[in-house]
Amino acid sequence: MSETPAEARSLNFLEEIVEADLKSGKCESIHTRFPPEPNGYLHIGHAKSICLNFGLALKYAGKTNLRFDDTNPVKEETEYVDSILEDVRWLGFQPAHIFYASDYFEKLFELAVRLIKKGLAYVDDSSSEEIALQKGSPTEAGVENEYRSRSVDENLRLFQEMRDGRYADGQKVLRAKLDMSSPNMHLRDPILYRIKHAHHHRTGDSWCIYPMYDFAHGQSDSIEHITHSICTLEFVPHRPLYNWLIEKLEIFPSRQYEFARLNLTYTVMSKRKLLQLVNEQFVSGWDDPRMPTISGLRRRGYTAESIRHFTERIGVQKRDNLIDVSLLEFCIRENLNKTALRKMVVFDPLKLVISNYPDTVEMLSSEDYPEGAEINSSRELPFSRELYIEREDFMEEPPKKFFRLSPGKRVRLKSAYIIQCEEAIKDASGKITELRCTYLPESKSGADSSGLKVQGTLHWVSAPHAINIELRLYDRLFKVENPGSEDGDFKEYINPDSLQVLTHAVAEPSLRNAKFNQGYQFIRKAYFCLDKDSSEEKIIFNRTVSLKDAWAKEVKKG
RNA sequence: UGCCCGAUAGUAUAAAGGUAGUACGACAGAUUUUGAUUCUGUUUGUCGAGGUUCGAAUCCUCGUCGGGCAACCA
Repeated sequence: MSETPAEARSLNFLEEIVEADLKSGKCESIHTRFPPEPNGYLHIGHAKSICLNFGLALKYAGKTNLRFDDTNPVKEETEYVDSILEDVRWLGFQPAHIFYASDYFEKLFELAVRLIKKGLAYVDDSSSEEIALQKGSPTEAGVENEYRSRSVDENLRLFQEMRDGRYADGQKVLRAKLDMSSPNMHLRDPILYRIKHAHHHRTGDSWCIYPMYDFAHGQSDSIEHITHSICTLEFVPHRPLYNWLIEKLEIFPSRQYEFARLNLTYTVMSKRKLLQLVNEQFVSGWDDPRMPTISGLRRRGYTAESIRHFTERIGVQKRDNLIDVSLLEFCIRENLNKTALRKMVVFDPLKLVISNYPDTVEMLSSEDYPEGAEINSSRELPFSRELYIEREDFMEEPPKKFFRLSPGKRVRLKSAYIIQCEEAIKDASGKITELRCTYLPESKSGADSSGLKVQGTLHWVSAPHAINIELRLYDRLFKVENPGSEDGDFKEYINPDSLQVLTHAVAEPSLRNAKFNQGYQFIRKAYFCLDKDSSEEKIIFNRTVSLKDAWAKEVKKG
């Protein structure tokens, strides 16, 4: 595919920065990084960051590291590290290196010592409450305390003692000596190190002091020679500190750039909230198919390609945004339309008997992909006298434009024959239990000499050959577009009908051999994928996304 | 109300002082053995007021609105 000049000029602001830096010689090649804290599962917002960081490096022949920002031992777990590794790879990216901030604890300690020696950091004995108080407020300057004037030697000794475990949690911290009256709160002598006698998932008990984000992130970037450190907007106020530390430490000058995080309608996108949904069991886990996590989307049937494509389409900017989830749905439909195997599944079966069809079984061929698809294959389907069709595909008194079955009307059974409805059998309560139809032998699919045109085509399953499957139909997790911005607890806005389980669906027999990592389209209904809960005895499918439904819209209009 | 970031159709995103374009959505139609897909068409936009300029979405000023910042979290 060749790009037109117009497209080539349409770069996002990060690409513009990179091109300018490459052109000016500010850097020879670019080096980015994706730096998650392993305190939760990755979500689609992280996918945006991943695609951005890896995408930039791919486009400009650079490198991208995966770095775990594991500086807070009480929140981080190996389970999360493993899931992040899996999700990044699944998305299709190969990190140049995999690092951990904890790899740098010793170096970071040395850097802190360097800062103390320059008289730019001091050990503070104040409690966290006192420090908060002394910090002032956005409109009031902070005040300097007595510890701020400690000598370099005393600071050096005290910091070493902190490391040696001589103090309890909270007793002392190391702070940068900056400006207690700065209008930027982050510059009011930020804490660099705190004492935590906690077990770290990688370094175990060898450390009892841990660097804060501001004294780990930029320094790790610098150690890895990251040229473009791309993060989200909430870190903008940290940038002056990021640069100050690099300057004073005289280390590799990584530069930070910020973009707006992704927000999606009808979901929440913060690890804190997602963790609540998991812990309070509003969902079955991090990989519940309703979750916006990468593992949830994967289980739901989203492909990595569709997610990558989605992140390209939403673009990247510095303004806050709320992306319509219909764009994500468009991306997966677009992808699955090309790759999903077509199958026939009846969600809500209604028996249909073809009275003039012999008591035999006929094998009929049906295409696996739609006409015009790159792949072209077909499968054999058993057809017999007794079938199931969708209950909603029959109406005794049809409204206008109802192209399906009703008494006396004709429809085609997909890949089979044209049938005509003769009679609806009801039980004592008036519920329809069975349809009696006749078929036109000369209307066989592919060899139709009947000359008849019908308006509707229905999917069906041969009753004696049908297999029972469970269908899990997912809907949006929240009832409102932006649950995070509503008043009160976001959990009040959870959609109580976000999961509907159909246990009596029937499917064509080929679905007994359904595979994981294969998309299926249950024709006229929706895209599905096999769920991990599936077994030989119980075959379970997750609805990825429904097909667009013009008839449903028509009905809604009334 | 101190500092910082931002504002282009319903939602996103282009236009680098020179025709406001694209995608999704919505709506209408054509094709269709999936009411899917595909195709065609329609719809709606530069936050406001000044200024600079032959010319402003773009530059300047003042507003307005939205978001972020006062964790020993990242």
